[in-house]
Amino acid sequence: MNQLTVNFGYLFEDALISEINQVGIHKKIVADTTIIEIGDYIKSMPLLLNGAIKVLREDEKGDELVLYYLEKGDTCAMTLSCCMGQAKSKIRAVAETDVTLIMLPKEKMAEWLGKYKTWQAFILQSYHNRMDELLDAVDTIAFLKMDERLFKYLKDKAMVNQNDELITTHKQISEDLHTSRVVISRLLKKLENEGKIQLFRNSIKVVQL
DNA sequence: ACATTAAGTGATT
DNA sequence: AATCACTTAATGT
Repeated sequence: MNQLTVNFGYLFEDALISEINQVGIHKKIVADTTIIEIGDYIKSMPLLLNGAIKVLREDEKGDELVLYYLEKGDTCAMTLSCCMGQAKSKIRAVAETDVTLIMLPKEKMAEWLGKYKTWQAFILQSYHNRMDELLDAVDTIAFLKMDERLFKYLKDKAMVNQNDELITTHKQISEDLHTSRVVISRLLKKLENEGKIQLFRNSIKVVQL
């Protein structure tokens, strides 16, 4: 039983599954690889079979900000709009963990919209989900204080990694959240005192999931 | 032993 | 919440 059927079989009809198998290219990507860079032209869309992808926004100065994570069964809404509009990517996608995915040529994704209603539903649903996540990210940035943002970030990261031991540094976190390392160190200390996490060198254990 | 990197802390804005 | 300046601790060569 292949992974496509496992992750998408309940969504797509058999004919669509077999078409995906014919034209899709399986790819394995190791953790920390940049999959899509800002400014890239997108010529195929990915279906995530396994692992997690971190989607980032970046400003002119090169400062980053994490928008959301994609998990198995997801697809990237940015590629959807790019494939349609021939536009460049406005986000960067980095493999958070080792990832397996299927790349589908963009011509097919448009063709299938008319051909398979399950595909249409999937695309629309994906858009809806991404929109929700984006609004959630906006809320988080606009309305939550740094300490709440941080804890949410840690929980999200633990979730997508399926591991409550996060291998990361205060510096990396500060870059993801677009703040300074000192602030993160202090807030992490506070979270530790509250019993929500445990701090180690180069790793953090999330206690309260 | 020395250099580098990660993390902790007080003070200031 | 950001920045500076400094310390301490862990790790690499």
